[in-house]
Amino acid sequence: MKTADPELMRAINRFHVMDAIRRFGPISRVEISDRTQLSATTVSAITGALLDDELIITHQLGGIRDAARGRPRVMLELNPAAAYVVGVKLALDQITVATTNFRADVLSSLVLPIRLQRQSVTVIADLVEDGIRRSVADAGLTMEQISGVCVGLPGVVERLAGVCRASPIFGERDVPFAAEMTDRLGGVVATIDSDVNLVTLAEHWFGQARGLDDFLVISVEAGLGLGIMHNGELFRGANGLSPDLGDLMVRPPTGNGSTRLASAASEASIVAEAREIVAGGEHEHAFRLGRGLEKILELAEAGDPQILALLERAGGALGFAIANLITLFAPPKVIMAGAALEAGDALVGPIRRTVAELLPPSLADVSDIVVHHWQDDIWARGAAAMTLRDLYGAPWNTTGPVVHR
Amino acid sequence: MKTADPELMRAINRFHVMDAIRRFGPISRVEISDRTQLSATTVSAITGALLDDELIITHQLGGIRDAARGRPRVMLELNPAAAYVVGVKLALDQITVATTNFRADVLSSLVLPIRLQRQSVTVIADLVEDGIRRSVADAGLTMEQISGVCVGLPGVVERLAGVCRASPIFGERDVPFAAEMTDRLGGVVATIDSDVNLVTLAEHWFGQARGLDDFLVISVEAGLGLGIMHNGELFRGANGLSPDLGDLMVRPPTGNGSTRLASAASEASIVAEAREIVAGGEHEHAFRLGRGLEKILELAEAGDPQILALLERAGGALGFAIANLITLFAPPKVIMAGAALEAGDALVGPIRRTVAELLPPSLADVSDIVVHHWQDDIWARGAAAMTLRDLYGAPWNTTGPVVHR
DNA sequence: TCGTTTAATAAACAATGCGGATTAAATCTG
DNA sequence: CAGATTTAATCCGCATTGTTTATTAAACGA
Repeated sequence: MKTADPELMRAINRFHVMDAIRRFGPISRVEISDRTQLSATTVSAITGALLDDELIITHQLGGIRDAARGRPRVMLELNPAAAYVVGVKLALDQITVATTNFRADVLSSLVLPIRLQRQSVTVIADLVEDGIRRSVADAGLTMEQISGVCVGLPGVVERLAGVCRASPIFGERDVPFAAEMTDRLGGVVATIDSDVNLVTLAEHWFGQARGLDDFLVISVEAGLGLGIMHNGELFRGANGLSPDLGDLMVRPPTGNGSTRLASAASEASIVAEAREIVAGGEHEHAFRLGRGLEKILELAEAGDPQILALLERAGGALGFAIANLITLFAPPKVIMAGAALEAGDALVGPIRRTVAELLPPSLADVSDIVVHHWQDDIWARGAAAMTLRDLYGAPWNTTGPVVHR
Repeated sequence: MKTADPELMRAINRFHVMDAIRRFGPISRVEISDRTQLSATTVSAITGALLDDELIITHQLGGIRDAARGRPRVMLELNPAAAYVVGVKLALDQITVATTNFRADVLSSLVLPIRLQRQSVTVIADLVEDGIRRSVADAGLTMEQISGVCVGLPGVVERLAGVCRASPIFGERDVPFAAEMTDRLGGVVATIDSDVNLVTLAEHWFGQARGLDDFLVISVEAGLGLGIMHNGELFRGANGLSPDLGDLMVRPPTGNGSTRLASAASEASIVAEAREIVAGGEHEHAFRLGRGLEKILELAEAGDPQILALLERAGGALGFAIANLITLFAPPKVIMAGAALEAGDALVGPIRRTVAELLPPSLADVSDIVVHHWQDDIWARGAAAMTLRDLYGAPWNTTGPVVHR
């Protein structure tokens, strides 16, 4: 916590005003005053400055007026053109890039379906750079207009340092990918973060967790990700390290050895196991074509007992981990997502059952577990939100300016 | 986060000054200015107010003077008599009560060796009330001089609500114990918290984690407790719920069923298992007398293979949980304590080995695991610290005033 | 057209932190 | 031993901030 001076005071209140406008805009000054508990005068002063800086604009159409009397309220909203940011998501099999405006509206997006697994950092950076430049151009912008870039990727990421400690994407460890990208983009600051953190922020800003200050996000993709919103702030481990759900253990080392959750319930592990099940059979072809997951969902739908048992096992492992997370964090909501969860109840059922079974009675009803089918662009919006938050400037946190050394 | 006004500004800075005096006192105004980055003028103004309020006192002996020139520094320190608080710790087999001054020095303490397990809430409250009144009298004080009481107990505690959601102490759930005690003490506000949270705060203020902003505390007692310090703040789940380490699962529900950590590695479970091992043998007597743990340590020392295997299993389960916690929180330090850990390497060895084995490579070296042998009064000092923190008033957090409804 | 009502701003005020000048209290020096 | 020197602490004036109270702005209704 920093010491307080008038400047910090203003920064805090400006953030609150910005946050109210982002969340509820178009919104009038009086309503901001109501919501933030700031005096009308202060709101006037702050919005005046924000208007001068062109971070917000007036929205002259008063819209619906409750009381038809009196001077009409002037509605304020974020100026979409105040800044533009680029969000990038790296996955094992594709790169997604999107350019958004100051409201996190997606202006242009593109998907590069490229297997990154065996590529060097340089090659990946090349691809990302090209994608960014292309997306920016598609949006009708130049790089000079871009205020920031945020790259989300699976694994353990130390955001403040801009270093990816470990990721299925990179062969190496401790990759200073943020600095790498910043160098390439010529003046545009790039940051990196865990992909789940991006989507967690997106859920908080736009998604199922709007206004919810405590929740968990669990993504089941090629890898497994965990995002934690706690007290309205993204929770990170010490040093800003993002946890990796796949690194959790779901079995003690006694008996038949320990199992990392990633090798029990990730999309990759499920597909690999299913492939063994169907080996030599009529369905093997689909797996060769990389359409294994779809085939699994199809077989589950058809009631294939081996596949159902497989999903049961995976769901059990996931449920085990989720129960422990609920025990630790007691979140009112747990949001799950990932293509594998589309298998109806075949995977989600065992998860819910296991959680219900393993949760201590005192926590039985605290958490609402929901499945959210994400649009592809939610990652990009999350990346945008992450960058925009820096521009808004939440001053009290260590979210502060990112410094590459 | 509250909105900022000059009053909050002052509250924040006053807290920083108080914190510096608490941590480094006796300390001069210039040094406070150095450490807090506040201007000398501001420090002077704030310390002036604190002196007026008699929260701090001057310590005229300048002590060692580095530079023998110039006007000597006036040292400041907390006024021990500024406030008195009582800390209480409830365990299954005893009640510990201690009265401390504003510096968390223990003035008087007493231990009531009573089995609480089968007692009603009313009986327990009676005992606690008597203990408090007695300890206060022993310290030469009256109840009117007591600024606050904090009761620590194992289990899931919702501090802000003052409700114990679940605890081995109480048969019932959702016990509003804070309100119960506040009513009895006639005007003195009582709060409750997880016992591990108290000791975690104590470690932060006085113990092995002074100045460390991220660490975990794991207590192996009758039950298992987990305390989390994150970013210098005690971490609580949503709604201020303390997690309970014993509720973590350490085995998936496949095969031979799931296991709660409490039933694999708590002192109670270890003793119970050992008792079965020695059943009918020469050592059974010790267990009857409630000296089972001592006998276990003795047998482990002597190399009893069955006991060693038992401790190996328990250590494995604990190590499993700790590895997962490190994966989630990446704390630089993990502090463990509890009588069972005194068994030299018989228990700690397996823990360390399991953690090393299960931790992902990227987190292999982040955490330093230490064993701390707590004095009995550290709980009480933690309870005092918890209450004193409210008196100091960290203004930005939800640590705010506790309200019973 | 003028009064009413509500929104937004202006003016006056109080609290705060800060920088520079000033005072306080010790030692050093000749 | 008296004045110079050095360091600590405080005083004074200033800039910034938020709030309260009063004033202006902009609509509608009669």
